[in-house]
Amino acid sequence: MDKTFDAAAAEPDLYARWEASGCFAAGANARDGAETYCIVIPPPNVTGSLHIGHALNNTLQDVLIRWKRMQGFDVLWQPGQDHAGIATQMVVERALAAEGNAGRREMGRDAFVRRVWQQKQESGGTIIGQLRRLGASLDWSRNAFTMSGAPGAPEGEEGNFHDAVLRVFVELYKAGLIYRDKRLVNWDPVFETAISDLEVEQVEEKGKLWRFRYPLADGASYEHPVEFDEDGEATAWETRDYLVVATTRPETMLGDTGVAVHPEDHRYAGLVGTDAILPLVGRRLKIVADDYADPEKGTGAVKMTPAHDFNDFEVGKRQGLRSINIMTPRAAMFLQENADFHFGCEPTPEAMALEGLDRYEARAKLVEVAEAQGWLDGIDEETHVVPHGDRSKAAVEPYLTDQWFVDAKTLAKEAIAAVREGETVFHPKSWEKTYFQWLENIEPWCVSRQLWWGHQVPVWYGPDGHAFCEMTEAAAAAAARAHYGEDRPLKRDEDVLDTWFSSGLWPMGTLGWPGETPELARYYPGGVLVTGFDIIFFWVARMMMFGCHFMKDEAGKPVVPFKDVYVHALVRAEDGKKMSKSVGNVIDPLDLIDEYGADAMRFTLVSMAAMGRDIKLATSRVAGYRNFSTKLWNAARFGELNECKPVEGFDPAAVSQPLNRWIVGETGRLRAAVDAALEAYRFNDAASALYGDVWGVFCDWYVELSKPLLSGDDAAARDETRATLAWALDARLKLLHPFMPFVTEALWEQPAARPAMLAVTDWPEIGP
RNA sequence: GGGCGCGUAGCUCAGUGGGAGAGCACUUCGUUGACAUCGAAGGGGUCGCUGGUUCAAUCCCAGCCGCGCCCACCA
Repeated sequence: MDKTFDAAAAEPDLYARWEASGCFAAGANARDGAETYCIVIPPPNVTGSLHIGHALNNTLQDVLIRWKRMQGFDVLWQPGQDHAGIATQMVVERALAAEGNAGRREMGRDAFVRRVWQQKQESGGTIIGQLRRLGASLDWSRNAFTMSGAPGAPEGEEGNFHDAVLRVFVELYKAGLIYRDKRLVNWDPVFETAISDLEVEQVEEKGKLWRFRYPLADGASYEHPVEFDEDGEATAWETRDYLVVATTRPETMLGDTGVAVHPEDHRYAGLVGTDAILPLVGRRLKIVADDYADPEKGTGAVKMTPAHDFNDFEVGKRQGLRSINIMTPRAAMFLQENADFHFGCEPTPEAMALEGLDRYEARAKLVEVAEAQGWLDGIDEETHVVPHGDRSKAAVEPYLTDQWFVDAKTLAKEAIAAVREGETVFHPKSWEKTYFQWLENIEPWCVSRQLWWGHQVPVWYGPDGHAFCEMTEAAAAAAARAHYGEDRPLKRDEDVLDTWFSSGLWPMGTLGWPGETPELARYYPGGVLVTGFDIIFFWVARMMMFGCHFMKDEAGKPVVPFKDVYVHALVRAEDGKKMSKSVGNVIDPLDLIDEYGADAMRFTLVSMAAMGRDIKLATSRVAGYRNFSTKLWNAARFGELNECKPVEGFDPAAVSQPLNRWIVGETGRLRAAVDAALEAYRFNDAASALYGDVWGVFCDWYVELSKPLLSGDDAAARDETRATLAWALDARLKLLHPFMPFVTEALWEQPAARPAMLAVTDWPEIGP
């Protein structure tokens, strides 16, 4: 044996042999009548590459899967990738631009989608190769994709996922749980699509609060308090023929249709029911009393732009204010051809000059005009939080459009109950609170996206706009014929669905649903879902909602998609910052693997996977655990040099030397400690038990104290010690294998030819 | 505003109602017999602060200080 393990050279070869031997196939090493144990991988984006978070997530899953596999369970670790609608579309659009090719609009929808499929087929294998490098023992023969079977999918991309998505959409539509509605949504003006609330990030920004004077209509005026005594009572007033409103977004003023004041705000009480006039536009703005207006904020009078503000939209509905959209999908001013904008008023040339300007240019221009014309009352500096699209990083625009919504409130009920009743348990349990809090306050889920890469909404419209939601165009045509009494031309809805709509079906869809497959019957529900907390809402909650709604037992009771949810920490840079390319503090797991070996990196991540919120990764630890694997290697080398070979029929209970009896007991204790830790998802406890035993017990004491016996004159003691050492080492290779699969597998082959690879041998049964 | 987490050695982090720990870094010594990717020995911490419960608190409780995250708020 060499003095060290050459991880870089050995690991890929070991992985190839595992795969070739069928070690990772569903049910490999399962005992007769074994219970099933299934984990579905959180599907990485198909164009993505392995980052350190994936490395942690998949290492933990692999530890559990290899452990259960060795224990003789019927194990399935289901692999696959997510089509990642908006992210992938973005990647391809950037690639097109970088290559100097025509953009997606010039290409047209069909050609663009073909191009994305091509990208998927070219780069989709990248992450699979990287997961192999990590040692992840997924059953690759079952690799799934969230867009499989979609129309236009090239050869080799067949599958059931598109059917699953259509089935869910159509059934929910017919049950009234999916509906179309015109309401304000978060609009991403870069991708020109609606996004869900979850895809919006609040970003604190320095900004300004502008105060504008809106003249009162019909020559009206009122007395505004300007001086106050110690009790806050007004002592002086001034006569004003205007109302001051404050705004952080001047550009929206062209869409104003009212001004709200609080019903008990005596300053403005006399104005309620009268009108103000919108500068530049001349539109009459109803002054309404509404609880939403906060007398303490701004000037207490708040301009109402129902088409461009979520709160204003609600007030507008209550108070009967019109909603006037003044922006294009790219958030430029839309005025000239906008009949709503012109309705009942005559905008000035200054207003019309804003036509086509970007929202921020329009803002600057408006403030300029306000100042020049004397209706700018003042400016305050302020920081406020501004919602941004999580992909485009652009400020999202509340935008009034027709979109498809899922009645999440109804679906949430069973998903909440399942966790309340313990059908699914979170580890650590504290995450259940987060889960409940979100689901109990859930808003309708906007699932339509104005993108091209994704599952197209299965709805066709008749000439009068009547919607027919069916699995196929033919079925929609038949439904239309029944509705109209004759054939009518139908037009399909252009929208695609939110990526999370399909990934929410992952546990069912990967097992063949809506088909009634043997795998679905066998492996659903899964044993545990291993995930980071950042996608509890995006993904876990959606899988719970869909799983509970569509999977029922004979009694009609919801069957949850997984029994346990293990929520692990997020990996951060050593300084605690989020790893990001722009900051340049990204640690590439593949670099760590190249330098220290996959085993060392895996062991590091596992040893730090305590149930906290985040892990600050120190690379020095990786080196430390690489040394640990070398230590193990050399203990085996010691065994080889001393002719310690496994003895057929060796009975650990029968050894007589005190030293050997002692290590047998320690081995049992170690096995129990590892099992107990993994049962409780205390990965770091398992890792430290193994580390402490192998280094501090087996090497420091047992190996040292075995030397006199191995070189002594007592042949019986020598032989027993040789056999015991070989046995004790084998037990440690097995116990370490889920954590450090490569070096343990390599050592497993060393002393003797073995009938089976370590990955599919049995877990030690020795007790303490 | 609502919720959650963290604060232990120089750094990155475990941990427990009774003895304060690991890796890395540091100091000294040790290289023909498993291992220098090593071994032996060692220095270094009032376990954020204050109060309470307890025979006993780093751990449990309350408050405070500091840091961070999630959700809600574009007047």
